[in-house]
Amino acid sequence: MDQKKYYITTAIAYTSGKPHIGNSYEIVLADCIARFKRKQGYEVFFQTGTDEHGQKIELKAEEAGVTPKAFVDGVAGEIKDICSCLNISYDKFIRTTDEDHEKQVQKMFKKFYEQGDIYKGSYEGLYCTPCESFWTQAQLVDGKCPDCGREVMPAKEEAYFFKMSKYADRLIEHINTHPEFIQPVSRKNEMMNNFLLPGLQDLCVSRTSFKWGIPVDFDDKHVVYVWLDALSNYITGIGYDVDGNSSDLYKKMWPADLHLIGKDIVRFHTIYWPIFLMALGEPLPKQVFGHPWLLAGDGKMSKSRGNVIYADDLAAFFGVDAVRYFMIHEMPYENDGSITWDLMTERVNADLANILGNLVNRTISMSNKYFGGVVENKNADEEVDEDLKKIAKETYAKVCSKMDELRAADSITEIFTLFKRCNKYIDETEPWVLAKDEAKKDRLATVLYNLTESITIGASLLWPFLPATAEKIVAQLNTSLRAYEDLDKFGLYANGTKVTDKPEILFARMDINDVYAEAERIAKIQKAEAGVSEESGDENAIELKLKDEITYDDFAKMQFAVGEIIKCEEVPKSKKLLCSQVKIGNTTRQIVSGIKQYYKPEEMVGKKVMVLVNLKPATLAGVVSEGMLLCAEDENGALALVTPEKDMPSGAEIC
RNA sequence: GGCGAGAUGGCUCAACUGGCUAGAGCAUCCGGUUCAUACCCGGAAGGUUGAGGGUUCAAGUCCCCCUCUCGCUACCA
Repeated sequence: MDQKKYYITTAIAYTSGKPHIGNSYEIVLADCIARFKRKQGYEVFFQTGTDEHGQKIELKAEEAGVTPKAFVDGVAGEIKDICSCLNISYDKFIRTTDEDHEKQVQKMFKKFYEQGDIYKGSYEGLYCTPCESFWTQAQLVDGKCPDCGREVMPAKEEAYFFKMSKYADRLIEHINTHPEFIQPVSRKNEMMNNFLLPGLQDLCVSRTSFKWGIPVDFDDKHVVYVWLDALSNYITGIGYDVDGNSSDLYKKMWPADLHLIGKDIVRFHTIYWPIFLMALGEPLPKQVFGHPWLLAGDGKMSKSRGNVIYADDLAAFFGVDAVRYFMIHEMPYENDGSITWDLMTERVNADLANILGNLVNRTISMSNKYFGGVVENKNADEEVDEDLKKIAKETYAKVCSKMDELRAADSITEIFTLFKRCNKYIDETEPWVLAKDEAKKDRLATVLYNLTESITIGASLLWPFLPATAEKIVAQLNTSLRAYEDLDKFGLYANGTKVTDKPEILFARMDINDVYAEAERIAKIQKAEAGVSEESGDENAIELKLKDEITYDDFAKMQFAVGEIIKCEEVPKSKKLLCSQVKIGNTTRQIVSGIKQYYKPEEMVGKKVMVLVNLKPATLAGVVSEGMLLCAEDENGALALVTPEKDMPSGAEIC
């Protein structure tokens, strides 16, 4: 009988920079699934890789002063390092700069063109040369560029388009008849409501504005749109050939069983990718899962804030399996998860050190203490054993059902339920009491056997998630990981086995102060790096203290306009204030400003300034002020009025 | 603006098609225990389930409305 196959992919990582922990999460989840499926007896193919083309990379390389290829070689190397650091068991690491990939993408593009799915057209619109942007009639403001207000000209840029609409109905039909295709389902609704049902636009699938991409071989002004390039990796990586000479691997593995991707790119994977496949005449992947994000606790990560968390930094400090555990455990199914140094520490201490590590340690210690390390079932059973055995035997089925739904966090929780049950069992049986009574020696041996067996089962289940830890546990118990088809059996641990006499600590408890010190250390390094690249040599650079983030609505409450100062005088009895009459369109306002030290009244007259016009009027030194003149202020308090860069009429709104 | 999701004890979340005193983990407090990594086990406290109205024998769960948060999208800074 043919072995069941399972083809799983992650999104390929964009090589514009080293991925932070939020980007690394996906591959750990994929790795757990892949390992679990292998244990279940599937022939698994697990592919990941890097997406290496595009304008952004071209620019980054230019900044770095290297060729795009050299640049992506560097980042791809970093990504591979992170994979090996995290113990990722991928079968193939594809790069979109691989020669065979590029060749197939070119062939696909040509095939699409020849069969009429791609046509040559043009971006047509109104072009603003200084802004390098196309606008539609509706976007124009007073017939001019909405960005700069200058004249726009009708213009055309040649491009290739893919006829999405041709396949839209088939795709809608597929999605409706395959409810499992897009997961979680909330994503399915978004795709249907926003794109498919309103009618799919044709997709522009070539670019002429940059060079770092796969050239269209029959029209080398163009490079292939990065998404068509990137998505194809799922088939080119396993040997797809447009001309029908696909590899055996491809024939066996395609369609993919699961594309694991971030929720931000669901659209590309559930609309464009299936349509490309339809155009190729290939079957669609069985499932696309758009997972949520793992975010740094309080918001965005940035190097200048020193709060970027990288998987390899964490692994170096907490250990690889602790990081894997955290990522899997903390990752919810539909909502974003968060990671902080505190949460990480809590998980390591509470779950890994206390519940699991301590359990293994105390069990082995007792075997050594009471029986010289020899574990033997004397069959002195008691009723209290039944519940432990029942849970040990049932856990596999529970984990399977959670994993079938891709609920890795729940799976790992089920495994820990077994470990917790073991701890309770120790309390119920009180081995240290049994040890005092020679007549209860057999019972004591049986209790320790039951514990050792349960831990072996638990460790075997844990392997896909924490492979190194699972292997350490069974090594200490001097046994091997259990085959998954035997996980519903209890009592396979070989009688008379001698466990290690020196149990190694699996996870050391972390001191929160040490953790903070490490976080501080990393933050310093990051800030230094960010500082060097942005403000090299400028020690006097002002450090901008960021206020709380506001929404656009907050901003929109403020109204600014250009005002012309038509009259200005000193405010009597004040040291700092000038009182200006400011013409704003067809009105004139009186505005008091604390700028006397920097501007003379006569200098002020005639200036066009930026005014906050809807500020609540206030009385300063007995004079009413109906707005605020905006100024830049340096660290010494020196002020400079903000004026429009070009001459603008008074009353022009600033937005 | 359009579509959608959500608001549950200090924190993170659960509760299938409405049905028994709204559950679990972490944190807190109390008790037990000592084999073990000051660990483990047990117990307690803590929620008028965002506000208001309605349907029902019965509503966290359904309907209406309000407030707020989030996602996708459009548009705009």
